[in-house]
Amino acid sequence: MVAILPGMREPTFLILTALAGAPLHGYGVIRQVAEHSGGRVTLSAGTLYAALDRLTGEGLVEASGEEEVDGRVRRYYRLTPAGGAALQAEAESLRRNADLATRRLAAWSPHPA
Amino acid sequence: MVAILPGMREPTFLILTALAGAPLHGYGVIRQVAEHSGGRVTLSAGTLYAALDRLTGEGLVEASGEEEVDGRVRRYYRLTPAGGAALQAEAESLRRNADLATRRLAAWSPHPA
DNA sequence: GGCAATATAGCGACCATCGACATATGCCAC
DNA sequence: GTGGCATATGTCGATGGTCGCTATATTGCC
Repeated sequence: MVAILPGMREPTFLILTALAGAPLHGYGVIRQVAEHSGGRVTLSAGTLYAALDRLTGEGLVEASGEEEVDGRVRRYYRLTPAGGAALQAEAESLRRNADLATRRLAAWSPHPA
Repeated sequence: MVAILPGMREPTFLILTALAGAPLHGYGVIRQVAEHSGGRVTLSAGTLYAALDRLTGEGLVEASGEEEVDGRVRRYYRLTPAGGAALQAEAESLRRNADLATRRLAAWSPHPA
């Protein structure tokens, strides 16, 4: 299997992370991401719905039924097995990169001259 | 100080990481990044030199002298204090994101099809 | 009556990255 | 002795994910 998303961007990563745990509808994802990041990342609607379409097309996310609440339609999405695998692979890649940077920074002196 | 680069992309992150430790010239950065990532990431020249210009303009990287080796000019770059701080902040962000995803994936069952 | 929150979606613009190209030197094989 | 590869720097056009703005509709609060 090819790594479909090398260099996944942060918003995409956080969307997949939000869907790992329980299916959510679009607006729920936005709130979840904001909560997870402590308000640091606020997904715009454009980013979110475009990403959900793209990820659905890539098979990392799939529709999980609709629901009508107070006259508003909710479209639910959930991670596919491929989506879970992609998220895990990306998480490991991030951790490796973070550890590498931290290790090198530890031995780094700001302007040695 | 403001976090200049929220949502830094992977190539940019790896360039800064390569420069944390010792000043390098462009081509040296390309080799270092390839080595660090085990060949997973091979920076194209376009990405590298554009990024160095951009990062220099943002004050995260600075020129560190030139050298002529075998008739070929080497332009060295090094991390600025601001660059080190930005890299560290980004590394911590990556680790938080990776940990969050891993935690949620642990409690996730790939839907029983 | 207006404004915020909920909920979905399209559209134009931005910009980091990529791939291809350009240029030049040193070295090794054929 | 020429063709190819590694070294070394850079430009340029295309791609594509994200952002900001806009549109639409309902509920609830002041």
